[in-house]
Amino acid sequence: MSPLLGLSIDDTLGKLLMATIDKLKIKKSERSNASSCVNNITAKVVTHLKQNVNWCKDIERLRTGSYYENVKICEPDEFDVMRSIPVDVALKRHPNKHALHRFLNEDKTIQASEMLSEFRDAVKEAVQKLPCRSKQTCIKKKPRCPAVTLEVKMEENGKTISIDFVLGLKVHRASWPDFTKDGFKIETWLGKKEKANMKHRPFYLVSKYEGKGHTDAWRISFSHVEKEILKRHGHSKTCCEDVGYKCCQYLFSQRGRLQIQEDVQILLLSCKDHPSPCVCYKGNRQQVAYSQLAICFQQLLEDFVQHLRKCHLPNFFIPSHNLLRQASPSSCDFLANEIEFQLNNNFLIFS
DNA sequence: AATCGCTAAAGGGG
DNA sequence: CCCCTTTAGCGATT
Repeated sequence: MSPLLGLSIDDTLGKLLMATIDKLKIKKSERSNASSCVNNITAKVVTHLKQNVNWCKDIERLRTGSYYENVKICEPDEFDVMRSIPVDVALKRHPNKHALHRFLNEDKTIQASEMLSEFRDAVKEAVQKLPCRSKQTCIKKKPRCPAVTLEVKMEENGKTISIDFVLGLKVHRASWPDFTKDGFKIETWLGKKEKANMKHRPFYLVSKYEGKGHTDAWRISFSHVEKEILKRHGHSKTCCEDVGYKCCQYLFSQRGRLQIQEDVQILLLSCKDHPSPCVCYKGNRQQVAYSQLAICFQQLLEDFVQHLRKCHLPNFFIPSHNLLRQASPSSCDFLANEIEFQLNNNFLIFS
């Protein structure tokens, strides 16, 4: 596009969005500090678990969450680390020989609560064994949250970061459970081949508290697949995910009144329904990219507003599961109004 | 099970 | 726009 044509309103908006992204970037030094601290602690915790808990011998570290998806903004202060135990057919065939056999209920399901409390105790022990830093480290118990959360004050800059250890079971089977069959529609923008590839990945079961603590329950997790989609998305040069996601995240942190855990899903749903207008801003900062960036971002937010008005946002992998089921209509409307206000006022929030 | 080496991706400086 | 540094992630090796 020729510069003689001048700036349209979309170009201006695109530039504003780019500037906002730059502001939200994590500083390299902060990232370095935080990751060395987190990696140090997680490595020690995982060796302790391997050596001291018999059913944790094969435990694996799985980095999940926004930081490891490269969509964390502002500060590198939250890290999610899943500790996963591979579960294989051996458990079904020879339940008595498997290390997990004592957690089995009579109906062959696995007791979450018992495992979770052993897990929590073991992490506690590991943290107590940590050297000098231990004074700066404490375990937080958040109500109704199955993760073991560490809060660590860093020596370098005095900032506090939190590390969530989540207990998960890694299940490798021929296919994913039936209730996922209408979800995960990535064909429209990533293709069938990619979809088939990803369907071969295992899935994870993450412990959760149900009711007053003692009902055993597992929630299915596809965070590793989400991560892969976001990564591929960038490769395919059709992405708008960084700007869309970050800006949504930004709106949440500034104005959000909802507790939505899987906010990446908003992005995934929008990609599914509107794959075409997405244009990668990376490596192409020409004017044409700015206007398309703005269009793409507006589309994403309009999609989100529609979902909020209906109080209905299906889980990307499990369409029958509504992520907004616990949000009140008034809070959904509140957020929808806020977003519409920003849409109609050239994103005052970013200026 | 731990270590090494390689590559990709991102931040940042020039 | 290119080049350098750092981290993450994977696989091979021991």
